[in-house]
Amino acid sequence: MSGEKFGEYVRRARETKDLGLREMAKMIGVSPTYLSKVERDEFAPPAEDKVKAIARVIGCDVDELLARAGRVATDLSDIIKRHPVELAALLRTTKGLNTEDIARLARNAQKAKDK
Amino acid sequence: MSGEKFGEYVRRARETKDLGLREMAKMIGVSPTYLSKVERDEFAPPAEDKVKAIARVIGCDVDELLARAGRVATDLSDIIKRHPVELAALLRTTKGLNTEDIARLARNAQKAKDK
DNA sequence: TCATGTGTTTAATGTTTTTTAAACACGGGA
DNA sequence: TCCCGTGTTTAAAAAACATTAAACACATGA
Repeated sequence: MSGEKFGEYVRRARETKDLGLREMAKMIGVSPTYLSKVERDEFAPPAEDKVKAIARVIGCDVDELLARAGRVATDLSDIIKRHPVELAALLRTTKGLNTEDIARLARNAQKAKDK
Repeated sequence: MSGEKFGEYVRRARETKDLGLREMAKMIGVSPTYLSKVERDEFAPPAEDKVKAIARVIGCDVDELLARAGRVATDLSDIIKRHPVELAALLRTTKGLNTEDIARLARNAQKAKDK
């Protein structure tokens, strides 16, 4: 499932979109220098807001790109902080589950909510 | 549900345990100066490992104290990173739910796993 | 009184993370 | 050739986060 690094992934996506480095750098609000290094994984992935901006530009899922950047969206952290014990238990339980099982859980949660 | 700040909470817990500031500082591996400021919320809560050490000393739930410190345990972030899209959906769905509903979900997850 | 134990104040410093400006290198047209 | 657009290198530093040493103040029991 794509062991591709953050930088390579972004570069590929950008090139696919036929976007120039400088152009994209301006769109996401960083210097070309910085984006260059990030795309070659010479610098660590940027801060959350920049990663989000990149996701919007290249049109990929924000949470997925954040994950690739080694981060978790702040709104998710905030959700966890409201019920840390229960959500920690829930998350740790999902550790062994596969993607489909987790998707199913999400659906159940939605049902519980509709109740 | 305890709008108590991190610092006040820790101080209360420490005093309840009849632990001295210096003594506890040594146990968790920080200077007394630092602990003093943290307990009076003059400094932000410490890094994750220190928070964990504090939780062990005062005997409270680690995830709960981390939440109070405005953090989420690294192992949880790591779990999310493996299935960012699905877990983001799951977590956002729990946003409106109460503690009991979430506890129920955690139980369902355990079942799914046992399958 | 004065040593001792407790927490606090003052005044920074260390560390990690995130990010930049300026100059360079190279390939393809005009 | 020489310009122009592309990405890269060099050399830092701004910003955010985490933490400390030393000296102080106050209460208490010897």
